[in-house]
Amino acid sequence: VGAGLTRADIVVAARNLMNEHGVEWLTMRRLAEHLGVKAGAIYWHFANKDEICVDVVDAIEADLDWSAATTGAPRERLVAHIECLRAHWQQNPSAVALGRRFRPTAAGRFTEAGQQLLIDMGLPADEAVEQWRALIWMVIGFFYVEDGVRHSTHHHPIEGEPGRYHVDVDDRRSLLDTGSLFARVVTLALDGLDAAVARARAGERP
Amino acid sequence: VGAGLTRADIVVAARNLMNEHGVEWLTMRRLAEHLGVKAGAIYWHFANKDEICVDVVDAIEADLDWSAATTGAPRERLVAHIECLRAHWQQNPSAVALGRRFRPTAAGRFTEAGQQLLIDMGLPADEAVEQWRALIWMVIGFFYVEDGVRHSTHHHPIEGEPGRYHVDVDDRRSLLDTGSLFARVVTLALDGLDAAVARARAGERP
DNA sequence: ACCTGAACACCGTTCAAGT
DNA sequence: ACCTGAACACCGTTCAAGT
Repeated sequence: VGAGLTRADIVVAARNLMNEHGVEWLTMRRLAEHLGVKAGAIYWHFANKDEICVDVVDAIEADLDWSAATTGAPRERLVAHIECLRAHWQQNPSAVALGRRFRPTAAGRFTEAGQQLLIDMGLPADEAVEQWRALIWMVIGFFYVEDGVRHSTHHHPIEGEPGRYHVDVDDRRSLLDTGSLFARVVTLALDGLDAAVARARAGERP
Repeated sequence: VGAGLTRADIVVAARNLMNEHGVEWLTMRRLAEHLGVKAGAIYWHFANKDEICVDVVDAIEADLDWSAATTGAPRERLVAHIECLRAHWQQNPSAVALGRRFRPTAAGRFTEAGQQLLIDMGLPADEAVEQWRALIWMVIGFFYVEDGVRHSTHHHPIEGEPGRYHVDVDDRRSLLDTGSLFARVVTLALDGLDAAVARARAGERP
């Protein structure tokens, strides 16, 4: 009876289920059950599970919108640019674990816009490419650590306060606020970029 | 018959096999086979696989040595401190993937020494704790991204040149050198820290 | 063309039974 | 006390067979 299932159906279901229950939760059989079909049926549309994950990563990436980051000084626009990425990954939690395997670093027009912002800040074009790479590795790396914390036995989420954790380590308990920590990381990086801009303006080659 | 196998034997074997073949390669049956035993036997010594991984992480962490980072100006010592961590994780590749699940952030005496270096640079003690956290999240995050790159289909390692990759993305090929990229990230972060120190000296509260 | 049913080779884990 | 053998409930994947 046929044609009830499309590639798009499978990708949409996989994306939603992963965002809701986590990447590890989703198996071929669960995905199939959700689609009202047997696991083998999916293999007529996709060669394997990885191929589905690649399409999910593509779909999530296509939804990334950074149009908010178009006003203010270059440094403020860059901060807004980065915060768009953070907001996007918070809305698509599975993108972190998925991207780690299938697209470890950002690319495409988001990267081009980011590099342009670094040029606007005063970096020469070739250095802007390198500094962007360093910046985005920091930011994406932060997301990976945050994702690890989410599954850690040492970190206990505080109910009602997303992004805040009690941390138990070496018999001491401390508090972790990933939101303010992220702001601190961005400040460190951008202050470092300001220094690089100052060096570039002074005509040095670091 | 009996007492041929100890917890230490299992942990040593697991650590070596993971460093050699990767974390995902190691299964209970392969571990057992390497120990000349059946998979069920391991469960007399450990409750489950995770418990072995925790011990492996502990064992690797115990080998971390940062005694090289004791000379020079505070900033140079901090750079050396961080590079000890990178060298250590390059010698124990499985620690990256393992630590991500079982110890996402650094702790213990390595952290205390790092915080002291920030105080030596001129930060007040409470801010040193926070800035250290930001710094270590950047550094560990970098390792996670690097580990993802190692398994990515877009990144092709250049033979004979560890840490260097050809990157294929959007029909363009570029070059990636994780060593120099790491140096750039550290420079960005430490320049940012210098700015924080300058603000602290000026008596501001950021 | 599209899907089912049943299998295959793997997992981690359990546990009676052996010694 | 320590280990084996055999099973259990799961994986991803394949593929003849159905319609």
